[in-house]
Amino acid sequence: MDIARAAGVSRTTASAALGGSGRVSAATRDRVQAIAAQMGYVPNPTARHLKAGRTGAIAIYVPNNLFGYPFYAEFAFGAAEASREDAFALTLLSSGPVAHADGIIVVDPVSGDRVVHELLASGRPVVAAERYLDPGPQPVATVQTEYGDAQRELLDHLWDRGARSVALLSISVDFSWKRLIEDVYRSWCEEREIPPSIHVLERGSEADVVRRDVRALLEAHPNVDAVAAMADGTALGVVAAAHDLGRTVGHDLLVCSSIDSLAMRFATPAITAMSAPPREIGRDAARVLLDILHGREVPPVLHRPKPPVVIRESTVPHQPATPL
Amino acid sequence: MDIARAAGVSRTTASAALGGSGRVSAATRDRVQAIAAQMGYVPNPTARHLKAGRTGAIAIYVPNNLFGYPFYAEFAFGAAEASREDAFALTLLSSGPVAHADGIIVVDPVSGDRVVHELLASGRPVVAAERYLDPGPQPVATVQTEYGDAQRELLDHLWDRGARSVALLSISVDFSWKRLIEDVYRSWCEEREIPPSIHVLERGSEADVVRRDVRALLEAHPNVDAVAAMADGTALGVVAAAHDLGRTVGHDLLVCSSIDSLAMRFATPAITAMSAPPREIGRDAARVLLDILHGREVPPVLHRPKPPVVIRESTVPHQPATPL
DNA sequence: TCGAACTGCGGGATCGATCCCGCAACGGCT
DNA sequence: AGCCGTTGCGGGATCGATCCCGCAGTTCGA
Repeated sequence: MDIARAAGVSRTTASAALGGSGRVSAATRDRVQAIAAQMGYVPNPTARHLKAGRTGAIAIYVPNNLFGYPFYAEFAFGAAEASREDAFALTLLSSGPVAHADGIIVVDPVSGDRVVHELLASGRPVVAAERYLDPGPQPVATVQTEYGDAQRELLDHLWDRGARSVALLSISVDFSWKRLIEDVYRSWCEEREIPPSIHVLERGSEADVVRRDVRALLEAHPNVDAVAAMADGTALGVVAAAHDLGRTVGHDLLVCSSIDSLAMRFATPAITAMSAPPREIGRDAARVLLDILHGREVPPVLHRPKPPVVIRESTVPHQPATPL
Repeated sequence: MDIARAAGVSRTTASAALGGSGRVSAATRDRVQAIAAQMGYVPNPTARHLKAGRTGAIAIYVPNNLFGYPFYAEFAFGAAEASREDAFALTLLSSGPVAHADGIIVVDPVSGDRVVHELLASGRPVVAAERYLDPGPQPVATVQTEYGDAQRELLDHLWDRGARSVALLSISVDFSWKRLIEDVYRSWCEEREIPPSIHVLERGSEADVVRRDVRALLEAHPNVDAVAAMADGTALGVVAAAHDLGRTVGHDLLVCSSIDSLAMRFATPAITAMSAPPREIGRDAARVLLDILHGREVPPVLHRPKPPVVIRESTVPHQPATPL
């Protein structure tokens, strides 16, 4: 600021001229602005944040073992874009609760995660993407996507394609999305008066484990004519198991996935999947948090519409995914 | 700090007691530390950074369209861990060069990327993961992984398995890794006295496009007995194309990938791949940058060893069938 | 015995920006 | 002419931590 003062006015006047506050004559304001622009003046964010009592950053926390999934990377990138628009930085949190940030986004908070608990207990505003399930301090806002509706659409689609015995491949990690998908599956089965069949795969199961487990499942229950896989990649294990048993995915075994990804699109056959827009969700979560930090009123829950379902050959064979 | 001064000493003494600098009696130091701990005193990082003239953050920049690949997310997470150990924050950069950071990590800098150029021109130290190819301002240090050696191992493996006509599926984005893999392929072909056959897939090609392109390739060159895919997921497109043409991957068509991922492990058959450790590489890149920021001397290039190659069924099938 | 050196501690400046408040000049109104 | 309100601008404090430097008090050697 001393630099701009070299233009003949005091720091106060220069600050007012650049910041728009205070009473400055138009002539002085323009002159100061011109000189500042010419000298390439950039206000020091650190000093600004010190004065304002903020840090100028929001942090994002992703459960450690989940970060490898593309969903979370895209989510983080969307949040970074939204932050930048508000001159905030997005800090990637790695396990430690010592977040030097004004607020925190918690993605898919896993039940029992101590870091999430500590972040919530730290007093700073926390926005959750998907519901936080534990008791104790709660997020100030939650962004919820209607995955349930999409899962129901997937199941209905399987039914329409003739499936009458649908097994669900669930996961062992306990968080809101997992419960939601399972609940939808259970009530869907109840409505159709078919017995639910949920099989939990251990977290981080490798391909051959999934393949073997699914093969055992299909051998034990030969009447299963469709498998709904939850975790990313698992559907490929189902394809492998079907291959082992001489069944043909898309014909005598339908497969769908609750997560879309490059792998689902590139698989043979390509896998019908729920295709959530992680970037948009990340943007929304960040915007909600920034609104809170700016003192704007936000609803406790932001509902996002049902993500689209993409039909592919694993449920409707011999039909190109997209026109050539 | 006023809080600790409420313990009977001046801010100076308190600061010295907590920070270890200055001359303080052991008794005073212990007393101040006890009171600070009891009151839960946490120094304000913003004020500290203002005084020190730093920001306390390093930024990471990933080419926009590449962020969806798990490699980069894991890389960023590794960098975040290393940063935290040095009490630095890791800021995710989204396209804008306005990085409020003390230094920047640039991952796989793409030739011609304006953001990378601006970051380099901004005067702050930049560490590149893989070489920066453009003229002009250069990174102060580069972290290089010996992908070339691993690619050679992949090609040698194909040769050992009997492949004599290996096609390379390259990508259109121009960065160091792409050039390295192509160069290794070319010189490998030269040594073996076989004509190189490089096919470039457009960036972000969807599954069906890759499938169609590879099908056309295999139809035009029926003698191709192995395909080395570079981009993540592309190998699955090769599997699909082979399926279309009635060829059996692992038997009369070998397939490998220069990127390992969940999709490669879960594919049927599983794909032989180069398996780089992104988390470690990210850690190393961050550490090099932090060393530079701390004024420590670092070599201009940090060489990381050859990443491992994982052999899977796409080149060594479990059940021997018709040999090549 | 007196100066020098050293110890323990505090005053005030500093980093860079913001902002409250006060001062001078000027114009309008009675 | 005197008073008050408005305009334009600057002084100094402030955010929280660090650090140079100086001031007492003590010890020790000459």
